[in-house]
Amino acid sequence: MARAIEVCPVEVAIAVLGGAWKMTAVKQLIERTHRFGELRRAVGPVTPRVLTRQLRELETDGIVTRTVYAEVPPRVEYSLTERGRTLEPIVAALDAWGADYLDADGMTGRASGSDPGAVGE
Amino acid sequence: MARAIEVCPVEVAIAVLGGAWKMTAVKQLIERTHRFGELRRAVGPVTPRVLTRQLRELETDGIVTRTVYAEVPPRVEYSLTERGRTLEPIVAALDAWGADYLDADGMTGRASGSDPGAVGE
DNA sequence: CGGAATCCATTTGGATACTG
DNA sequence: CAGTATCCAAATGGATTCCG
Repeated sequence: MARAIEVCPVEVAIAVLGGAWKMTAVKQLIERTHRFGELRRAVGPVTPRVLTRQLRELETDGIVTRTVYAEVPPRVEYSLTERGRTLEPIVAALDAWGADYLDADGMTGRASGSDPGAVGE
Repeated sequence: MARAIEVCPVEVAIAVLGGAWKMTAVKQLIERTHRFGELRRAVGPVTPRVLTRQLRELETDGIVTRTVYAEVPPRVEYSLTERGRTLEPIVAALDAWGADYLDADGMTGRASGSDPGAVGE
């Protein structure tokens, strides 16, 4: 969607946040720092390979920080950057909108399932 | 990203809004109803095939309405539904965040280009 | 005018197995 | 523990051409 990015700022936001599990990861990191395996369990049934890539992209985009501790067993912690923190209200809004969307679900039948969770819980 | 959707509401929002040009189209429709060609020009260098698909998906998801006028030459108008209207603040927030992201650009080098446009302009 | 049809390249997410 | 390597399937975006 490179072409769209050069035309409209909203597409930039979507480009940065639009991956599978990305927003869920950010949502978890809003609450507190997580280490990899911990974050993985919190996010859902995501494979390590995929989660790693999402996190690396978020890191590249300046949303999360990756801290490696030279210990054994290895420990890697992920946390939000200042820029990542600016996503808080957006994540909350999207989360609420998504929940409402699922809730009001009387529609054509995309999306189903439920999760009453909210950001500030 | 079907798996993620069943776990977290924010992913639902991303799933609905995450296509190329989708948010840009919604952003245009917030201001007023557009007919196809008009919307196409307003959105950017998008091919009819792609824009049509994006709009159909938004229609399926209850975000936009497609009205066909039995005239010649044919006229098709797109507008936001009530549910689509609830995206206004989110679009505005994403737009502002994206613009700020581009603006503060001291980053690694994804996204470049500019567009000072905002929703309420 | 507003698409639909066809075809194609890339990107994306995922399963599985292995490693420092 | 926190990945990486390899391979794969599906979805996504796009170019081009044609139609009612």
